[in-house]
Amino acid sequence: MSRLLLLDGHSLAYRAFFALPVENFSTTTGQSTNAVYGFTSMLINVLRDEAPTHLAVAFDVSRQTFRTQEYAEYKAGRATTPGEFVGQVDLIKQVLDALRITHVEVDGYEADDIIATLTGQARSQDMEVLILSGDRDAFQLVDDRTLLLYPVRGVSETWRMTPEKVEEKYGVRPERYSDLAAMVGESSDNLPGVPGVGPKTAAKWLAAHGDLSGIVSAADQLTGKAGQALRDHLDQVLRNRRLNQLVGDVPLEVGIEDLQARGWDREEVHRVFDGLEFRVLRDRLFSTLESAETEAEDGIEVAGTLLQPGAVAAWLEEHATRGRVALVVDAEPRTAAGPGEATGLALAGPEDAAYLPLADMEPEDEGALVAWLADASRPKALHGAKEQVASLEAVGLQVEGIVSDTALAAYLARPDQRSYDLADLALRYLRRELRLEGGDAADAVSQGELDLGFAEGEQDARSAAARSAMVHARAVHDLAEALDAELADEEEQHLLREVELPLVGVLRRMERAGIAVDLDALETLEREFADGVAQAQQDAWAAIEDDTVNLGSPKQLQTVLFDRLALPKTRRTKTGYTTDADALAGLYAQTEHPFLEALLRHRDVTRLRVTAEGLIKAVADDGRIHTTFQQTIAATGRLSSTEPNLQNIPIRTAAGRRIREIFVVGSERSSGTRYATLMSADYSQIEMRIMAHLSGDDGLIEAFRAGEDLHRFVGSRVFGVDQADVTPEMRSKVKAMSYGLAYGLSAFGLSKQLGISTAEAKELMEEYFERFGGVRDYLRDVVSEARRTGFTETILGRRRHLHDLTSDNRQRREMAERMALNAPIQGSAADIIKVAMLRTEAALRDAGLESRMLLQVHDELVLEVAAGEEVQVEALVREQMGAAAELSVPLDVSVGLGHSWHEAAH
DNA sequence: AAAATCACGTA
DNA sequence: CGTACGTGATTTTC
Repeated sequence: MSRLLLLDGHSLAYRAFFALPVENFSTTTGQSTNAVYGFTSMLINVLRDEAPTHLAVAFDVSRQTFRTQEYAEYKAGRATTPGEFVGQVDLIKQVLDALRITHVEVDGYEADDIIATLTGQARSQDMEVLILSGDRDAFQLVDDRTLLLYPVRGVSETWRMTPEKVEEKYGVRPERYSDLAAMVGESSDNLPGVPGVGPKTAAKWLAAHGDLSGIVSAADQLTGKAGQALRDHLDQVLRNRRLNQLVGDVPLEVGIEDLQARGWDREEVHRVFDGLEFRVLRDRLFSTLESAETEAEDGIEVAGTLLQPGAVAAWLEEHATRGRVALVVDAEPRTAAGPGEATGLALAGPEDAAYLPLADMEPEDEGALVAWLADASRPKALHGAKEQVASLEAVGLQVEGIVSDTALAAYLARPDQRSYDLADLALRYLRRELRLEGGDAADAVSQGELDLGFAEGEQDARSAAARSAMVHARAVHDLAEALDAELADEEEQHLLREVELPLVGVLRRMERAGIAVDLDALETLEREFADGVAQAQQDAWAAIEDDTVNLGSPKQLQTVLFDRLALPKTRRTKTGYTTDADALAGLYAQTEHPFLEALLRHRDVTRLRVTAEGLIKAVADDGRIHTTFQQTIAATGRLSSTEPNLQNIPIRTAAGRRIREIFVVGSERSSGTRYATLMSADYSQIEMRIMAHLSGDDGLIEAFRAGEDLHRFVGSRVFGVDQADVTPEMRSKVKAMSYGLAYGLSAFGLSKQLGISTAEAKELMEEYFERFGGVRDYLRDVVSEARRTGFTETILGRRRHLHDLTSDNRQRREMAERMALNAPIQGSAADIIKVAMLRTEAALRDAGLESRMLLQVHDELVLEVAAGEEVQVEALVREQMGAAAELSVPLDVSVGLGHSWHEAAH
């Protein structure tokens, strides 16, 4: 399907000019480039997002047009074009020439007239049209297959103006927008409106009288002051209307066929960008244009029906009882309070699709839907099931029988991806184009003889949403099959079906439960930290007799530390010298300068304040914090936690642990359950145990089986002394070494961390590997095996592909080697705790207990324990976590109870 | 104005 | 020159 993109060059350049600070964008020769930069940035983004097949940029030639001939004041009164803007339009045209993008300008016409003309031509050839313009006159061009991208706020955010969106914003359909604007006026064109008549009144009149000529005919009947004002300004309104009508037949020297996207001129782009001194933007341009590699073969076709009240049961019976059915939930936007409520449901089986608005269902519809959704024997496929099921739950609908989640499957197939957007997956695995809005979805649906059966007036907005959801459901259905094939490996299928998919429900319930906080204590703590920040800032400023330095600015700190105080230089970063805590502590050790002490204190307490502040903002109305667990982010298989991140709550320092004190057992009774305490259960040294297991190192296995102090044991072997004679210093050295192993630690890194010489660190490592040869062999083999197969594997067969292991670039190759070392260890730990979570929840349920899991922090589970269940739950959690995997060493679990998370820690 | 960078908390 | 994350403030973009 052809898709034409039209840009209004002048309006976008002008917008960019005012959006970006001109003083920050100029070449060494003094040429301002902010408009060029902003325009080019918008162009890159729209090329990336919309992938047009044809494109052109229209420009105004001069201010002299037929409009100024009719009305000399047209667009008058504008501030004179700023001097810095002059010349930038020509530079933009140079960029376009280098990119081989056609630009069009016609004397006597405005850019919008050219756009209107090209839009008309494209529409007559049945192309889709996308217009990027900041001029509201373009609203009149919007229709089912002509979408306007209207910039709002800056240069990156645009509204996708569909006919529905225009109506929502202005109360009239796009074809009537110019009538409305003629009455309301357009200040940017210096077209005055009728006094006292705003969009509301104008829209009301248009609704009553059809269009402007209807209003004019009925002008005598319009009541009130507004009516009189219109009668008084009738000529002006009609003139406005003549002027804001875009010309659809501008004589052009180019035709649509000339606008086909062509390859750009690499050399010329370099030349032009060199002249503009655009470095970062050039990189962005090349990576954007070059990454558009996958070509869609087609759109997605779907045959679907809107299920009328009373038709649900029959449809489900006929289409949703055989094979897997894909489900896409439409929902209100999610809020801090929780997931958005489901408003509709698209379903797609192998053949047919349907859309079901949840609003006006008849009782028998609802009964059939409830039964079908809750029927575990009706297999369902979703994309990102957790959120969608939560939206269904929010309106009381339970879902069982989820056999596929295309986001999770895609994650297991390629866990390194940044996102698992449905459109991206459809393109990658189906070679199908999927678009959220605009014509593609509508087009695809129309090919499927879609009968939506909405009443005329409400047709568009609702049908567009329904069509879009059905296209998505069709994509999910087809993707589920494609990804089944992609995950042919039996272990990975097992991982998906038996671990990741069941975990979705566990995570959803943990998120929904949330963890209670003592908000008063948290707010008190935040104030205390804020006072500490102020004090530290004062002390720091006093130490250098300068109260203008922003202590949060690494750049300013560099000036203070290395120029003014002339302290020794630290490690280099991309832009200067590091001021990180390690480096500052090093400088303090050397100089004992009081500024450094205050600065470090400022850093610490600022961090605590920000953490406390973030938590306060995250407390929901129920007095609890509901994080979101992300299941498809970490390439190793770990979960992550966002909004807020509850996996990085401080614990190492005393002040930090005070934040843990505000996470408490809930005081509210929910459905008769009284929760009595929090419980924290964590695996001891799980990564070292996994290393012992995977490496089969006899010494390490023996240490764990004997249940001895691991680091003491290792220390005695490495240093050749009795365990009783292992000094704290020896112990901490081997401890750092042990932990570092799983990350691919080098002698250099170890020496830095322990503050010893590289030679000494190297010696320590050699001694370590001498005593624990199995570990050395394992670490060597895991990398070479990954190099051979192209991927690493965890104990449950979770794979991570690492192509850089064979890279010519040493830095990339060594990075990949460290990843290869770490991924099986970190990933196996993730496997184990995921299994433990499944087992723990199942065991709690089977035992009829009310206690529940709240958080997972990689090797730790936090539970809320019901009164009287403490002993039973502790035993149960120990049992289930301990039995989550069969390793050659025991899985040791330590458990603590307490009112707060801090007290429960141990 | 938006993207990149730095810094830092956790396992 | 140690893996995996998420967040917030500042700086850079040119």
